[in-house]
Amino acid sequence: MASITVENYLKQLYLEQQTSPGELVSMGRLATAMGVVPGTVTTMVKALADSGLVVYEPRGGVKLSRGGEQLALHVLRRHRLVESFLVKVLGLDWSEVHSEADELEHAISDKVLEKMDEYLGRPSVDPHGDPIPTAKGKLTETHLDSLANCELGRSVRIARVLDQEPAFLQFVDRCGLIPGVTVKVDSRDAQSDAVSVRLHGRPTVTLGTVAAEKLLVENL
Amino acid sequence: MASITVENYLKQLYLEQQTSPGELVSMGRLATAMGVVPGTVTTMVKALADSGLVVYEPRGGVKLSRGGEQLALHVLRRHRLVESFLVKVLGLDWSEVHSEADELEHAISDKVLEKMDEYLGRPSVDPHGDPIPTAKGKLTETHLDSLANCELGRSVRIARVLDQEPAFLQFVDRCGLIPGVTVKVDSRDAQSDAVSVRLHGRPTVTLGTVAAEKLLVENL
DNA sequence: CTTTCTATTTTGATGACTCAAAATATTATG
DNA sequence: CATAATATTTTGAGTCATCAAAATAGAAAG
Repeated sequence: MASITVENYLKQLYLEQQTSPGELVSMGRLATAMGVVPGTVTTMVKALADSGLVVYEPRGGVKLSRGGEQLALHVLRRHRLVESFLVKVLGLDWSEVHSEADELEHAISDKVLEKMDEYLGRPSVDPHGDPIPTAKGKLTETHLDSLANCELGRSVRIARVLDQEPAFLQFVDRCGLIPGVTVKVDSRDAQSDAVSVRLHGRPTVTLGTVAAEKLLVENL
Repeated sequence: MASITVENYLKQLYLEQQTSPGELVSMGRLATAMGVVPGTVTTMVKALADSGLVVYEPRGGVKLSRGGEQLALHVLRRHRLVESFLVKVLGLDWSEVHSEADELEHAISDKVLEKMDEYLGRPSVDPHGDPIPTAKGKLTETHLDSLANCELGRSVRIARVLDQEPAFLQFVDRCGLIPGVTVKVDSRDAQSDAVSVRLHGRPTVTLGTVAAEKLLVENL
């Protein structure tokens, strides 16, 4: 059985791989993401490579093996189903469930997970719009535009929020840019780095590009 | 923050103290309960004593300090509320929730626990009839007779099952001696070590004394 | 009382995971 | 290309929880 630490490394490595597909993940990046010093990551990654969970290129970087990816997806499934459960069933605020799920994802058995999945009606995305891997470890990441690059003036629906920081999610909540809501990008200005977003029955919101990039949308 | 291991030692020590109130718990007993060798317990108990969580008498035994007891009760509250939640909300079998709760009890935050408690309607006992400590760490253990010593012929209600082994719980389930059910002890025989229990609309069950002692009852 | 038995404690070691800081490789820069 | 800057790896050490096995204390039995 993979330890909690191993599960966390694999999950994080999976997430890092997502943000730059194809490339190996550098030790430094993984160290920052895991909140440990680089030397620790080198040691750990070598151990993971010995267990066949990752492929390690010294001085090059690391990526998940097929087995490691399956394990990572299983952890991610637990994480995202737990988040959904906490929001939908227990009524926790979506801005606080991420850290809760970080703990629970290592303690939930397959049996309990299956019951939760059933109870929730087998959702395909979690409260942030992140897709939930299937029990068999299949995850379909669909490409989505963001508020920073979608077509101007077109009606789009907020589909996913890429930043799980409570402060950011609370901000998103306050201005109503939550998943499911339909909006239109009024204008963008490269110089002022600003994106102006119009919502139904709510004040128009102006975001910086960095924030706009974190809000993914679907065309309607 | 107490580690998972520390939480487990404190919880187990609490349970051992319950079964022989007043006495110190021996190292050997705690070792057996924890599934480790005695030397490990000595080391661990000394560390717990240094943190002020237990009072340790070398060669005498160990007991919880007030602080250790509060922590133990908090763990026990999590354990028992989780068990209740798994049975009542997720529909798991009561015979399998004990081991699930052993994992989850270390991963549940106060916030989630409070939501679960609310969702369940603030139960006072778990599915096995074990009392649930309050959020403030108060636990009222009421004295109950068992099927091995309650009054003959009197109607009593099964209130608590002291053995959490899946096999025993499944047996209890099969013959219908689950908490809430009203029964009568027909007869006892010291020589054959047998207790005969009559149920409404079910075959009469004959138990050995050891099993009968595990089934606590309330007078009606 | 001595001896014997049993429980407990001590000692030395191990496996995971981590850090600090020195050593080394790689990349970029003048 | 030599040097400076940066990333990575190595080394040595520490913590936590554990075990095996030797040493010791206490209780029971003769």
